[in-house]
Amino acid sequence: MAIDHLDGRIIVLLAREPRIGVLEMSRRLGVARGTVQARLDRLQSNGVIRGFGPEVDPAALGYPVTAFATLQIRQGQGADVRAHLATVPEVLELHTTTGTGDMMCRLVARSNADLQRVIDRVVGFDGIVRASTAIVMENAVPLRIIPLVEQAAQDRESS
Amino acid sequence: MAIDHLDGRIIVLLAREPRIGVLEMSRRLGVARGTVQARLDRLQSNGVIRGFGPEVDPAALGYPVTAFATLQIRQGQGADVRAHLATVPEVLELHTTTGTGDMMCRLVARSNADLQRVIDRVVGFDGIVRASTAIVMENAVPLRIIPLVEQAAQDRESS
DNA sequence: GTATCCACTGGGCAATCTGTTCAGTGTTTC
DNA sequence: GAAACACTGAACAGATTGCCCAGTGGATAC
Repeated sequence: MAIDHLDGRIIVLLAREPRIGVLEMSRRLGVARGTVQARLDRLQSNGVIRGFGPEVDPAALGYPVTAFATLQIRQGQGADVRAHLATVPEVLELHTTTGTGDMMCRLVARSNADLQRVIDRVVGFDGIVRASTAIVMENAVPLRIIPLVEQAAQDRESS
Repeated sequence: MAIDHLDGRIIVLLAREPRIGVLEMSRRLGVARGTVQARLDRLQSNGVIRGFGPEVDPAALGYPVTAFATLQIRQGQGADVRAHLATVPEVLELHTTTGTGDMMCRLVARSNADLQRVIDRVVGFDGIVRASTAIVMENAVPLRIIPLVEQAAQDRESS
């Protein structure tokens, strides 16, 4: 579960240049190919690395508008709402949360006008009492993992 | 920018089985290898596919707690706050938004107690007036892109 | 002290895949 | 018609993968 320095370097290297193979990695890292292979296998079976799926940019697909919606759910309707939202393609992720809202989801839309359609579809469901939406203007820090991996590798070092 | 049905099938196939190569894809899709290769090159230069970085699970790294924080920023301090948050490894992404808050970020922490430390570090900066945090209990719909890709491919078909 | 386990090294092997090029074909556009 | 474009099917050398092996060094257990 904890990762060491070499694991960290493997993940960071892979994040920076995803297309390089095991052989090239072993050259860059100065270790044997079998070692990199074994580490990678372990990281994947550990679940640290979930996969290598393509990162698709919704904007390039024609969905340049992103928004976060906080939803309030009618008591006991949680499961139904989850199932409903799972059927909406523009809902990219959904979390149940503590705090003022009960759920929080990430939406994309083709335009600000289209966002209205998406929100209508999202909230057009009986179990949802209220939705409050924040439109994303700028993605100041895109989803990243490298700093956290380096942190985790550091922590492991000093222990 | 718009993708057709074949593009959609390539992306979906790649998302489901990331490790398969161009050759195997061409076999599965029933098209020539050169075609798949050309489509993939185009999708990448279009920016539709950003890359193939490893998907790292913060929970498996020892950060099982996720939270969303809505931040209110002192006027004119936006750039400084962005720079500050970029230095915090536990900040996985950051958006500037419309609505009640000025920014919204995704945080992870080692525990609920550790989340306090992270939040203190996040808000321990002059430009941040107030932070309101929602802890994620369940990730009902993990970040996904396949339904949107299929939608986008559909839209292209019917046009 | 000695045996055992474990991770890593460095090497080798056949099978496979990649990057690239080529000519040929069908479709669309002007 | 001519040109442009995307796709097919094939070929090639070069590189990579998955797999195996023996040897080494450190840590742990007895």
